[in-house]
Amino acid sequence: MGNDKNFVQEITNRDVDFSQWYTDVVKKAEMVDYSPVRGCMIYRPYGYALWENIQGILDKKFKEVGTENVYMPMFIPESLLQKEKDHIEGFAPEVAWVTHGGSEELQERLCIRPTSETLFCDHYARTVESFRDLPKVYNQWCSVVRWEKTTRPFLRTAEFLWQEGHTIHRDEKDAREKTMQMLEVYIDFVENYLAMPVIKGQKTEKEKFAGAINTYTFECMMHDGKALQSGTSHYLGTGFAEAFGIKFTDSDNKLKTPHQTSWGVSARMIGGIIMVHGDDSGLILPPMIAPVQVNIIPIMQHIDGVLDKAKEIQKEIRDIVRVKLDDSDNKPGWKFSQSEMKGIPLRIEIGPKDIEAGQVVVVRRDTREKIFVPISEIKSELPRIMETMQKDMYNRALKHREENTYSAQTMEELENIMNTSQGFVKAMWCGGIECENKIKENLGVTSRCIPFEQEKVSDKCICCGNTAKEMVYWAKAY
RNA sequence: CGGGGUGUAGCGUAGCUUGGUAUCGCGCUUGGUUUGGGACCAAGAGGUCGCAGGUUCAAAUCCUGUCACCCCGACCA
Repeated sequence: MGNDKNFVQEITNRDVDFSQWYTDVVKKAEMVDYSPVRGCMIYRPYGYALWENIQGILDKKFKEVGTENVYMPMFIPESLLQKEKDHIEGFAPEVAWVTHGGSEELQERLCIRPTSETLFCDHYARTVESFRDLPKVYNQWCSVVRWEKTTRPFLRTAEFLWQEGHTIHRDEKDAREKTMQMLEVYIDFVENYLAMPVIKGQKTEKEKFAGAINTYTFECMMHDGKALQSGTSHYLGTGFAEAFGIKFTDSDNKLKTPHQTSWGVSARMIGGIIMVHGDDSGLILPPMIAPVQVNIIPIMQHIDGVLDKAKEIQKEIRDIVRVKLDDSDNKPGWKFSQSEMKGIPLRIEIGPKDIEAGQVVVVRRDTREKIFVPISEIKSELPRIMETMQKDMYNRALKHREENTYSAQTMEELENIMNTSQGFVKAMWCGGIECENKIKENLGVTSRCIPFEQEKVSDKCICCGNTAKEMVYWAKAY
């Protein structure tokens, strides 16, 4: 950008202070406001619209694979939360408690759900009797509360919006298949709709979900090289079922314990979209997910016919794209900047000169490329341009990740990489938690995942030098 | 929760050392001129100086406490 006037001065330069840039963008793009409650945020219409789009698309995909939506209470009695040992140990430090109803102290205090495994299990214990009752593939859209120490809009808030899927199956095979199926549903969504390339793999023992046998994850690289865990899918085995006494009679008339899964993504993904795609002029939203895909900006709208023509175009294309017409009395330059701050994928400029030429000017948000489109061809051109932009955004993010992914064979190498540039580092690991802890303590990087696509960087564990079991992605994370 | 920083109009700020009429810019309102990358002129509105105590004739300013937010760690989706 630099020497032209396309630079918006109101936000911090992205490469100077990434965190401040992020904070500036979420506020200036009118996505969020801070709230009177510590650690909680207000979703303004533009931010919430993005969440609604995410919800709408994912919900459809969930239902395509047989998911049914339910709604559980937001309170969990303490005794219920206590039932699964690993689970409560994982969440106890960050749950919020309700101790009073009116002025009377409750007999048993209630926690505000940090996640709802326990409620689903309690329900399953009462509704599952026969193999004919299985599987149950339930999901709920809700918010959960985790009393985080420090918070940032979308990335970490005390209350956050998410969906949590909870399923229960006849056997391990069925449950494991569901675990992987949902992981793939997520990845399809993130890559094809959010234009964010992912590394998919398995979490280490240390990083897995409290109470799970296996946790599968997909990790995305943000523009500053840090990782964002964007969603997880867990195979829970029979641990919860045993703790909650869930049993069913199988076709062989034997009493058996069912296998479970859970999976979730949160509004944190919105933070990912911002940090993967945004630039110094603000947000850049992938067309597939953008609340407004096309912003029509009339030029010299006071001149007879300009506004009419703009409205006519709006009317013509509103069946194929989400379109807005900015007929406010701001100057065009102001509208351009505003449109860019909000990351609207395409803007259409239409003024007297265009009307005379029978065309409009279409400008891509990501490249600022100007495309002159005959009015008669708008309907066919807009989807084509958006499709190209969507692909370009994905490829740009992929290129960025590849350019910032390194391999290391020794701790010195790893240290050098982390000192000079942030990014993902591929390194071999023995599988021991001691090495994992040591790397985290010494370098501040955590194991992001054991990727499904393995590479042999060397034979030995980067930390202890013993025979390596697998290759792991290491990075600083949000 | 540890370390650092900041709180003055919607936003950004001056004033604080050395106590005494609340500063400027943007934005907002009205009218006019403008309109292809954040226009201009004129008039106007807007403040319990984060909050609570204390010192003082007098506190944005000094003292104590507290809260919120931001950054860096630790924890997490």
